[in-house]
Amino acid sequence: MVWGGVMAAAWGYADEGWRKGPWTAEEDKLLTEHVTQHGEGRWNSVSRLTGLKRNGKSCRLRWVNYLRPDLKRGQITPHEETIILELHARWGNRWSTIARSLPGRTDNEIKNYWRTHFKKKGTKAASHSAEKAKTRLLRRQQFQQQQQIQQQQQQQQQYQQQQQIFSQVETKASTNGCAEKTAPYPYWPQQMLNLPDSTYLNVNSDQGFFYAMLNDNSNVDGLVPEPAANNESAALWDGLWNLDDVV
DNA sequence: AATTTCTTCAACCGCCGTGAT
DNA sequence: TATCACGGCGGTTGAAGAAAT
Repeated sequence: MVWGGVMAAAWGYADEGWRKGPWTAEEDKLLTEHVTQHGEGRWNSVSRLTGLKRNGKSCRLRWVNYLRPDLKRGQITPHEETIILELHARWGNRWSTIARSLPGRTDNEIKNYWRTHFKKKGTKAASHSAEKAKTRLLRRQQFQQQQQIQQQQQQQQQYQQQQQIFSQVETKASTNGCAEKTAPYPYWPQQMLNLPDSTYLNVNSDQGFFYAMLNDNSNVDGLVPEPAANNESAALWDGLWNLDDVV
């Protein structure tokens, strides 16, 4: 490879002959073609198959942080910043976890952003922002708990009412000799019963609420079975999101 | 205009968890 | 069970450009 020789002269090779330093357009092209053909993974075989003088780790990092087609370029938006603050308050320096809630952003990007905009300053402002985020998080958790309790109470009532109706129907049915097939969890709202399990479970997964919120193609209402469905609750919810003057 | 300082971010390093043998 | 290879993660570094002096 011609470029390899040129680059060797320019950058030199580190241990085991692996090239280090900034990637060239040629290297990017080779790696992109490789991933397009073979998919992600098996990074250690990339050098053998493409002739790249990069180790597996370097290839993976370059792809994940720079070449992936779904990466979002440009500055972190205020909305994204809010989410970073919220999630950092919750997860700490678990950048990859935080990144899963920000589609198109990498853990490296978020880590850098945090360091340059918050941690590095080490000022009152930085800790103040973090504190505010924590407070918002706690308030939302309380709000969710209240909603859950209310929901459970309502469901309990519905269930009791249904039981009364069922018992009446069954009494009649048994007298007529026919049996009705019922839902496995009669106290579940119909919305939930209609959702696939994977969708519903996703609410609590790493790539859950915030991912859905930011992903225009996803159905947030479907993923988050509360506030959005109710105008009054939605207003409260929005209020919590915009609650910047706390602490 | 030249130099210094600051900011940003791509890339590297070392550690750890996991799966295969 | 022990060992090894690999992938992923978080911390850190250093080059390059911007801003300040």
